[in-house]
Amino acid sequence: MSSIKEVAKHAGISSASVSIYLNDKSTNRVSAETKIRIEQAIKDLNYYKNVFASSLSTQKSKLIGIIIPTILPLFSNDYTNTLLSGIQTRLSSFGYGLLFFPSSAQSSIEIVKEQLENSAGCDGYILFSTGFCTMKQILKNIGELKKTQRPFVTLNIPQVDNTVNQVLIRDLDISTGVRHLIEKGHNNILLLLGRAGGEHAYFLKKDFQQTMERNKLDYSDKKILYGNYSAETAYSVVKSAILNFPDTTAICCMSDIMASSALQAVFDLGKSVPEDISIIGRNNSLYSRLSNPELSTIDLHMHQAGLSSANLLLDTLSGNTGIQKILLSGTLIERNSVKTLNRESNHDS
Amino acid sequence: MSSIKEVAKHAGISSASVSIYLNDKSTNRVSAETKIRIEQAIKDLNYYKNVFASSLSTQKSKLIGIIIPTILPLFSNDYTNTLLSGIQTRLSSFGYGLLFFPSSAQSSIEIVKEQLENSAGCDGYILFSTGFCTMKQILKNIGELKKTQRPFVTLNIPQVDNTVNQVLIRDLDISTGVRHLIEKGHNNILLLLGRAGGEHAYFLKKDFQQTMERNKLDYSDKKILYGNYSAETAYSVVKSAILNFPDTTAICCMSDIMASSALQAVFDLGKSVPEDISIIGRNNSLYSRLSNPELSTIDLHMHQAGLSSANLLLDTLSGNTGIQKILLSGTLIERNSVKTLNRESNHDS
DNA sequence: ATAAATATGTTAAGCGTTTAATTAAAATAA
DNA sequence: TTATTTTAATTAAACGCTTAACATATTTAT
Repeated sequence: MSSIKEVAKHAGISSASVSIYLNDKSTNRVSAETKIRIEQAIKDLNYYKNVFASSLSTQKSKLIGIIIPTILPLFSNDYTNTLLSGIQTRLSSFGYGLLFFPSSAQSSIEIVKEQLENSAGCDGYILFSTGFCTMKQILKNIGELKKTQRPFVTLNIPQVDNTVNQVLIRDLDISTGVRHLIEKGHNNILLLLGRAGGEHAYFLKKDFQQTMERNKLDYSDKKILYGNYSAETAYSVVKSAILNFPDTTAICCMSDIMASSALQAVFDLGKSVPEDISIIGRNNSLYSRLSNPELSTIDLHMHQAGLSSANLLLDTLSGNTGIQKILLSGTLIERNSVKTLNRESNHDS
Repeated sequence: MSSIKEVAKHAGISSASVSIYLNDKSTNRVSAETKIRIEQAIKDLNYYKNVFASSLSTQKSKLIGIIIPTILPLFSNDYTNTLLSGIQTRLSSFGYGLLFFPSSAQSSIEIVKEQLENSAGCDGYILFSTGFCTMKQILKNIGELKKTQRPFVTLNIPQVDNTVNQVLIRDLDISTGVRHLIEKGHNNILLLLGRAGGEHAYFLKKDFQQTMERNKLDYSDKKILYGNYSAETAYSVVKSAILNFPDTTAICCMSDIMASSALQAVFDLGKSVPEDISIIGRNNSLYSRLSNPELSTIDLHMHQAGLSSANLLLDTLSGNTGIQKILLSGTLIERNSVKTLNRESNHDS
């Protein structure tokens, strides 16, 4: 690895000139001929600028740390990937790179701590929340982020106090799906959530209960299923739930993947969608469009959420010290997996 | 941001001691009481180690640069995400983080160049290939990587010479699907590829042609479709192809997503799968399992490929200077989207 | 009692850039 | 001609951390 000094020596000038040129190729502090000699030297020596030395010197790294408190492999979750995709799109166009730190810890808090430990020097952070996090952990993680004294924004985390930049997709948006089903005449609804214990699941469950009770419909904990975000678990959980609750007319799912699996389970039970049972997904992902029948779903605007969080961070990075909260709402996408029920007959169907 | 010096001062010792302790908490060059004082100081000052200063000093960053020559948003491609997931799993467990550099360029070569420009200091790189790359570009990109003098491995790139560590999934594995269809009695096969122009598509197409001709079956360029890796394009392209070639008995697809779309197109034409038309996908992704009928597909072992590339890099990083080539082959997953045809009757079906 | 070993520190140089301050030569103005 | 400005460079300190080399006090061995 050749350094700027070697480039300078090779070009017969001082390293300061090389640095000045490299940071502004149209500078007039370096003559035209010298520029040519520098370029030649860079080529001859295969010089690449050391990002660490440069970051250390300028106290700016043009790198954003992405903190995702999960013990699962990264890049394997549909939601997260869509968010990341939005984030990267925006940050990249402003010249920022993304940094993912390793962690071997097993708990949300330890993961965040470990990732932060060697991360000072990033220009900012984006903190995700995942189904693993309880509210207590989320708050602790935010506290940890605050300690770094760097700008950060939280993404898809249940709403927290107003001292933190946050982008959130209303957790309550499971209710959009539930309300849609109720409007269509369903009153025997199964709720298929991800992992029990996390704050997300807790919120969604509470919201479901409220929505059901507000509509004077039966609510029972037993009608809340946990599919663990996986197709397999969702499949088997739905299958046995339908056998347990043969009156079920609809399933409201927390993710399109689980909705797709639910659909398979219903089929394999010899029933059809939406004739016998209606299904609604969540996320408007490709899964919902590619299933048969195509799934009605709630578009969570994850890509937009990613863009927004990047924008928010960029804004803060450029000196805006105000705290912002960006709230995105899901929108219902009606397709072919929900049947309109005759209110009178739905107990007999 | 507090520095190690401030921590040292606060603890009443020299920064060397702090550094020594931080890099080995069980060191015996620092007394037990001093360790406690250091910990206290770190807490009091919210100290985090500056990754750049540390990397600069040790000449090791524990960071791997991921180079993906695409102009599309990162994290939006199913293949790539699965590869990344494998890479991250392995690298993280060895304490390595991932670095994604920004780039605003529009061509494969410029993208790689730009990303490398400010990346010196990474311990190593993993270079992806994408549907955008022609062989020429790939070779150029590899040349660019070589110049960095850092260990790197190429992933999913058409086989190159033996001076480069490479992990590849045999490009020819479209033939596994084609052969399967032929064995099942199909001889009127449509090939659905991604993007025209890239090396991947070129290889797959050539291989298809060879396989068809070796089996003495009609081959025509017109039966090669380009779905642009997208569900929408695949759908419309398949729809019109089936109208053009009503004798079609099977479609071999380069990706599960496009296969899923092909399935929809077939349905929407009033035909059914596999009764009228057989479909085979590629990647054994969730899409193939969640479609109805479930898609036969080729498992490309993308996650394993990611793991392997990480292993290979780790191996090189730990001093192994030998060049390795890891070749993974796809394996056929038979599900319910391929029908066995009676060879005599397949022209009349 | 002396020498050797151990325990616990510290000093200072170096990693590769950047940049404020400075210099020197050349060009222009007075 | 001399003073001023412009152009094109250089010098040297700083960024925060690591580490080889050195220092000193305390234990242990002889």
